Amino acid sequence: MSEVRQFSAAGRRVLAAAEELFYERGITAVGVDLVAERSGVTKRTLYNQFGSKDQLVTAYLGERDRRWRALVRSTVDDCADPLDAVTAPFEALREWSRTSTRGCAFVNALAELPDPDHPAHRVATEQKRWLRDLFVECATAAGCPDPAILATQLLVLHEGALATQPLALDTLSATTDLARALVRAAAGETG
Amino acid sequence: MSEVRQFSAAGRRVLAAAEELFYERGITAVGVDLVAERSGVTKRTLYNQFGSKDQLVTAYLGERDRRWRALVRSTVDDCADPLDAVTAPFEALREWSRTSTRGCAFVNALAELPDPDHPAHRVATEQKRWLRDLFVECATAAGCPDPAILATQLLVLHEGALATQPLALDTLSATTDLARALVRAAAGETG
DNA sequence: CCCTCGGTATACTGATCTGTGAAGTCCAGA
DNA sequence: TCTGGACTTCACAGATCAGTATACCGAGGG
Repeated sequence: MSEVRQFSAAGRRVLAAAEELFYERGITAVGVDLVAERSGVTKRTLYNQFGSKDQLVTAYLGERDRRWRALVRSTVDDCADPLDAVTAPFEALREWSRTSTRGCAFVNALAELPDPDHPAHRVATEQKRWLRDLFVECATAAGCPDPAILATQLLVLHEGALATQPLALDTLSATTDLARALVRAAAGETG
Repeated sequence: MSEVRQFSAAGRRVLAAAEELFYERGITAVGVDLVAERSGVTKRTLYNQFGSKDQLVTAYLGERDRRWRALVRSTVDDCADPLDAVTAPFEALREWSRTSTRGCAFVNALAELPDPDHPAHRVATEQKRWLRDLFVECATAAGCPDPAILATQLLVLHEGALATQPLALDTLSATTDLARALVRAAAGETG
């Protein structure tokens, strides 16, 4: 679903501009005219490629989700120690935060799009479930007992660090330390 | 600052309508015409009372912050055991979530108002600092060592539970359990 | 009695929003 | 050389946005 390849060169420029503008300024506050102008494309082309603003928003979130999952997956896969792999998403978050300093694009999107039938809700929920399932998978591989509860707690820590990011309270290090301690404690109970 | 008393009866009706509409539907998506109509007041009266939409938004956030702090403060004060007091804000969150199911109004507001000079940023940052300071205060009273780090971790847990709330992943119980375990472990190290 | 004050009612300005219509340009491939 | 498709250009519709202007109304107080 929603491969990048389905878009033309102009369509990809539109998507790139939409990613930056929607994330930095908010979805409702950014009009299609601005996205078209910023990507050097006419509004007609934008509508020919995406059909509507809602579909462009959905494509923006889908593309961002794809990039983020690729980063997390590769960070996890690079870990030799299965214990490190469990908290690898927090390392990925540190890297991700170098360019994204306005919190979670999906949480932000849900704040602006209250209609629960909007496709953005499905994308957002699926992303968080994916991360929780990844935590379960890694915790199981590391031999942690009760991986489901641990995974939920790690997810909350991850989302908390992400949500407090725009407030400049410097929470990521303390959060990562806590996540590591939790995993070590859980694995230590049995191993 | 921003006392409720400074508003007339019509002004308070406007503020009540604004609270509900801005939180449920988003700030940018809700126009002043709708707020005026919903509160049974003319747009002229709304502008006489609040001056501009930005100031109405600021009043909305300030009022919501006031109500939330009162709930948290009273929940903390009701605790006989100082150890329970540290995690009392999580009990308050459970109560708060009975009526607020769309996440943190301040995080949501920041998502829509990217201008860092907007007063909403000050209100949001002050609120989170206030909670962190409350955690520090309670953790110190409970005899926890290193209350600053513990407070940051509890803040992240709190914000994570709040941020994942609209995703219906049922995270609050596991988060509260973890917070209690953290506090007990910290206090147990010295006590 | 009259005057002020908070509110109502209604109409308006000028800007901006999403989305469409119609005609013209450019270029690759048959 | 012709054709088809992607793109541009420009104009426009219809709605909605924040905010203002003008006139009116009723109650309370001097």
